[in-house]
Order: sequence, then structure tokens, then C-alpha cells
Amino acid sequence: MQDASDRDGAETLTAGDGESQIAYKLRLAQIAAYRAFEERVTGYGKAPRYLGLLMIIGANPGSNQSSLAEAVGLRRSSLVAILDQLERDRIVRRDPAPDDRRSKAVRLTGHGSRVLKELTEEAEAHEAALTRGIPEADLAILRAALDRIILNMRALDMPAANAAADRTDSLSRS
Amino acid sequence: MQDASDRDGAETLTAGDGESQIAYKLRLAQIAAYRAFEERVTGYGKAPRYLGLLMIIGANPGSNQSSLAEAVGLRRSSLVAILDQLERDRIVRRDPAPDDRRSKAVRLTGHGSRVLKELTEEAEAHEAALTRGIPEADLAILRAALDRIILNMRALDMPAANAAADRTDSLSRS
DNA sequence: TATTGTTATACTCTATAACTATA
DNA sequence: TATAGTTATAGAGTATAACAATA
Repeated sequence: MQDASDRDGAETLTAGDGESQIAYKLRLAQIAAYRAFEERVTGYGKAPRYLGLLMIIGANPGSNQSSLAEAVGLRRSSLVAILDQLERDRIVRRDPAPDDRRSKAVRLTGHGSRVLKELTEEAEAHEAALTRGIPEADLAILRAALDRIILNMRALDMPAANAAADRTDSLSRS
Repeated sequence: MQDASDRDGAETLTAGDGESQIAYKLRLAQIAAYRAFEERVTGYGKAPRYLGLLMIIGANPGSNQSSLAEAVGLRRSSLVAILDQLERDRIVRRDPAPDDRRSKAVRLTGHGSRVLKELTEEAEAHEAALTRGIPEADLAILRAALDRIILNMRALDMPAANAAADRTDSLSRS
């Protein structure tokens, strides 16, 4: 009798093994973290949801929409409505590109820069809450492990990268 | 000049700081891992997407739909279509509950058990690919850190849990 | 011909509210 | 009255395909 079929039923059900898997913990942690951040920044409208995009725009002012779409992993058609919203909220601006009349140069507005700055500070506070109680040495290992996982998973998509990933095996702690 | 506005534009854009944040890496890792798993198990229909649910059903046979919905964090109305699909695919069965004629006892079918077993093996292979090149000692730290993050984030929702989380600070490496 | 931004459209996932049958 | 399962409906979020303007 390894299951819980004879229990009370009052507590929340669990999924036997599987819960010890890193892939599973990763998913739970990400969902909880994402939800907590959204709750922290209630009142900033839709901007928090697109913080990654805003950071990219801030770090690469004047980029066109196709580049931005690729950077955040969306189709360029999907980005249109997002930029419409952010433009409506005066967070970003679409200027004519200087060199190519098909393109638009996307930039943060003055207000957008201030919002990004505030959200970045919120993200730092969120990061502190997230990592509370984890020793600094462990955080370094956590960071390296997450980087390696990202590398490992992307290697599956582009098999050519496998050899490169293998070569870093012995260097992963550098 | 700290941005990349004067670059070629050929490479993929990046988001300055922010990318060093654990919250950010967590999101990238989870997205990449989820995508890789779905690609690995193409051919199993919709079951892989609901692997967590299937594990819970497998570990708690005869549970009713409300309990299952709560366990996976969905409204019970949202679970209906999912179970419809899984029942259509002969993965699960909805039997009348023995004690309460409003409830249904959800169970894996024989075929569902076999599918779950195979998917569990696929998940283990996925886990191996995920953690490739990460030393066992670091994996233990990674697991503990992810658990702590989940705890930290949930504590924000239920402030009463803060004290409990704090008390485990010095025990987090046990 | 190829690319940029855009529109129209559809699909997936989830939520809310209201219903039914039981309790 | 309250609960379990269900339905109808709506709202995000993203994708595909086709289009006009420009390269």
C-alpha cells in the first residue's frame, strides 16, 4: 500500500515520486515566483508582465520590432498588440527608423525609463525575497546550475551545440 | 555609452543586467525544460501536458474532481474538459463515488497506468538530460535551494508562514 | 523577391457565473 | 443552504496566413 487512497481526504493530494524531480521543482518555483512578482507590482498596469521586453528595449534603444520579437521569443505579429498597449500607456515610442522606411525604432519614453527603473528596483527586492535564507555560496551554485540547465535544454534543439556543451563539462565550476 | 545601440544588429539582443537574476534564469530554464520535455514525448497525445495530474491520480486513486482541481491549482470547472479529454483517450475513468452520489471517483485505466509508467520513464530521461554535467553535490544544493524558493514565495501569500520559514533558516542544509 | 509592420482569424488555457443533482 | 460536477461564455496570450509598403 504505497498510495494515499485510504487517507482522510482533508489534506491536499500529492504526486508520489515525481515531486523530487528538479524539472518539477523548477516549474513550481517559477510559477510561485512569477505570481509573487505580479502581486508585488500591482498598480503598474501591464508593464511588469513585459519587464523582460522593457529591459531589452532599454538596453538596445532604437531596435526594430522584428529584432525585439526574436529577442523575447515571439512572432513579430504577436508583438504588435503588446507594443500598442505599451505605447498607449506612454511607456514606449515607435519612431521612424533613420535608415529603413519599413522599420520603426522602438524606444522607452521618459516616463517609460522611470517605470523601468522602479520595476527594476522591485525586481531586486523580489530577488531578495526569493533567495532569503539561502547562503551566498549556494546562490552561486544555483546560478551556475540554472545556466547549465538552460544550456542543456537548448542543446537538444540544436544538436550541433552538444559538442560545445560537452567541452564545458569540466569547466562548469569556473 | 553602456547600451548596444551602436552595434551591428545581427546578433540577438540582450537585457543588460536583469539576466543575472535568479528569477530570470528560473524562468528561462523552466520554459526551455518544458519545451524540451514536450518535444521528447511527441506521440503521447495530451497526456504529457497533464503528467502532474496523472501522477496525482495514480498516487491517489478514487479522488474526486474537486480535490484534484485543488491539488493542481485549477478551478474545478477548468478540470472538466481536461478529464473529458483524458477519458476520451482512455487514460482515466470516472466511476461513481461509493459514498457520495454527487462525486465521481477518478482513476487511471489499465492503459492509463501503462502510459503513466512510460511517461515517468521519459521524465527520468528528461531529468538526466536536464542535469547533465552538474555534479551530484551541486544537484543536492540545487534541490534544496528550489525548495527554499518555493517556500519563500508561498510565505508571501500566507504571511503566517513567515515565522515558520524563518525558523528553518539554520536548518536549510539538513 | 525578401523583409517590416500590420491585420484577420483561430486555437489553447483558464476564469467566472449560473445551472443540476445531490447532501 | 452548501457542495460536486457541469455548461456557457469571456478574456488572455500566442500562432498562422495574407497584405501593403519598402528594400
